[in-house]
Amino acid sequence: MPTIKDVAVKAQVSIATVSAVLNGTRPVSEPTRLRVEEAIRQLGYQPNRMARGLKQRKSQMIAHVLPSVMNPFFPAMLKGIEDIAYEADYSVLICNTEMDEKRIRRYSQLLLEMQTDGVVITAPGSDAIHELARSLREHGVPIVALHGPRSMDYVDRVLVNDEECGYLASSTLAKHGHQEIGFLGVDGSTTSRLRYQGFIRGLQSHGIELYRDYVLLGQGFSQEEGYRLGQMLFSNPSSWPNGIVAANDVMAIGLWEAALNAGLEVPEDVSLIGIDNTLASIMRPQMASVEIPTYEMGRLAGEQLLARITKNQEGTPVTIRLDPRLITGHTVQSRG
Amino acid sequence: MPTIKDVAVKAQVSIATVSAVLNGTRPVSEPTRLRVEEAIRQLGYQPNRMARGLKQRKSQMIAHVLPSVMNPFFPAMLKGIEDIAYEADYSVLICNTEMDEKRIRRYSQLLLEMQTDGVVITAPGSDAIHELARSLREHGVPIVALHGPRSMDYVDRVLVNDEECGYLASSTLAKHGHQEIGFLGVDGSTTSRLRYQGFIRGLQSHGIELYRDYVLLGQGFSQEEGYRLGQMLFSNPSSWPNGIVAANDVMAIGLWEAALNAGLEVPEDVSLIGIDNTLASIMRPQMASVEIPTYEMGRLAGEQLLARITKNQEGTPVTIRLDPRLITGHTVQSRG
DNA sequence: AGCGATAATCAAAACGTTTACGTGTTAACA
DNA sequence: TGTTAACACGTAAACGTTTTGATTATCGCT
Repeated sequence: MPTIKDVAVKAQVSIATVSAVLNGTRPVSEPTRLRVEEAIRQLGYQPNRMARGLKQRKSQMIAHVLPSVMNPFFPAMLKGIEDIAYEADYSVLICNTEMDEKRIRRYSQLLLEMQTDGVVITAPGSDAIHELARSLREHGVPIVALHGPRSMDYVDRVLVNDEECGYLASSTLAKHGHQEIGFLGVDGSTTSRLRYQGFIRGLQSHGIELYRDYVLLGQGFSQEEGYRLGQMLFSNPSSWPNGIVAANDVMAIGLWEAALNAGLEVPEDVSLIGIDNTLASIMRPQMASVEIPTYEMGRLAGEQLLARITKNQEGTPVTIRLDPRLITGHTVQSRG
Repeated sequence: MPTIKDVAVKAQVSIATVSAVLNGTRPVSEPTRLRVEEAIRQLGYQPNRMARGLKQRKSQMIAHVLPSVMNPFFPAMLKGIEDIAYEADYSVLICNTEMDEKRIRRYSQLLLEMQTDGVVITAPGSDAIHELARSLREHGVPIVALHGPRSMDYVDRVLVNDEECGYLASSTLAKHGHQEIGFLGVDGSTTSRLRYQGFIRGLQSHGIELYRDYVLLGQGFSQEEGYRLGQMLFSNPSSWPNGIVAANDVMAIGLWEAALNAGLEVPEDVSLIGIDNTLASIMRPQMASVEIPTYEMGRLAGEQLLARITKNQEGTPVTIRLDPRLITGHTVQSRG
């Protein structure tokens, strides 16, 4: 690989001049600039980013810390970040935490060793995650919490209005005349709690009674949990809700299966609506859901991060909150 | 950030010694080693990877070049690669090509500038992709083609047996007594062609006639194309296949919708089977499909790449080919 | 005591950039 | 004609590592 020195020799100038034409950091006369550019072309020279990074204490890399790229909720966010990074000539490092404390700590180290210029954190709050954020901040690495822990209010955040998600879901069922409405959520999850609060507001604003027996919380946002909770919900053959909101699409699908296994037709016997639209609009028949603009959120997070990196290093943290959008599907049917 | 020099001062040794205990590149006496380790701990020292990389001409980074992480076929592969990389203390850079020539070329440059130690390419063959591979090879960067162009036989490859995918799909329909079997594929795609070949073999080995009118090729592996081709297939109300193989799950779902819109029941009127199982086993009712072990393929690609990087730089290219597996679902019903 | 061998450590030169500072040349002006 | 400002460019010192010879101390042996 040719170095800047080779270019300098070939163009009969000093390396400082080559650097100048490369970065435009100071004026270079037309003729020499052309000579240098020609030399660069002929040698196929490409600057070495490690050397540059060493000198400038920057890597031109940002990282995305997320639970797992295999979870269909995240790839669109990652893509949004990457698109922004690409335009600004940054690369994206990917860090799957798998919710594993050890793994988070290792990545925490790695990101510092790599001189990562900024980090987007998309992960539920945990000791390790907060420790990671603290450590990065201490070393001056900008952070954006993308759909991250609400408690991380000391950094920029990009969030969806989760409360509104729940509201849209339950009021949709309400508008279709459902009176007994259930909710499937996840215990200990802030996201689930917020969606539940919105769910309640939806009921109240339509004057609908809340049946506590129809609110079930499980251990995770998985299809299995959706199925398990669904079974519980339908175990009493004399009484079940005729409309159910699930805290996310994957749970809703598990729930759907439970309904089918209990001999119920969807939406004839029971209406279903999910949240997040990772899968709802792909399914056939299409499922009702509340779309979360994950790609757009990724872009915004990327933009905010780059702004911090290149512009106002300091400044009070901002919070960007996007609104969800209802997706009508074929799993909600009007009652009475 | 403390540097190796700070550690050296604190431990009262030279930086060379610190480096020695860090990397174990040569013996250090017990007492000094302990002093150095203590100094490292107290200062919270972390080596600077850019500096190390500059000196060693290595970055400890590998890249995954893929069409788009939003395509559900790829995240599992990426995850497999990342898992292997993580274990070996490598980081993964992500490069979405979007099938865009310009973007591929930019990434081609970037990967060299970054001193990427190795690259996994998961992308259909195109001029730009081959140019990228050539350029990387020229600079001694190991490459693994993961589900990549068949024509890239000059590098290590990890593939699924695509022909077998098609075979499994069509023989499943055959075994269920279908006689008029259709195929939805993609024009100009090697993957689609191989699956079609297997499809043909499946028909032949069951003594079933091929109806050319029931073989339709579209422009891409999308749901829209699946729907469009499906419409064409069902446009003649007097004659349509009673079993159809789609070249991937997403197309199969589009096809499914077309069938519903044409007033056909699945699987009562027409049986469907997809390929790749990105979505089939999530759907309700579950769709029949042929599973491709994408996560495992990603791991194998990662392993092979790291082996090239750290061990036998040279050596004749190897090809690893994995077998697909049938996923039974509720979209195939026996006939006659 | 003198010698060579061995082990432990150090000093300094790389790696390929950027950048602060210095130097020379030209043009403008009094 | 000298002084000064502007411009174009070069020199050399960083950045934080690894690595290649030295160098020193210790020991065994004659």
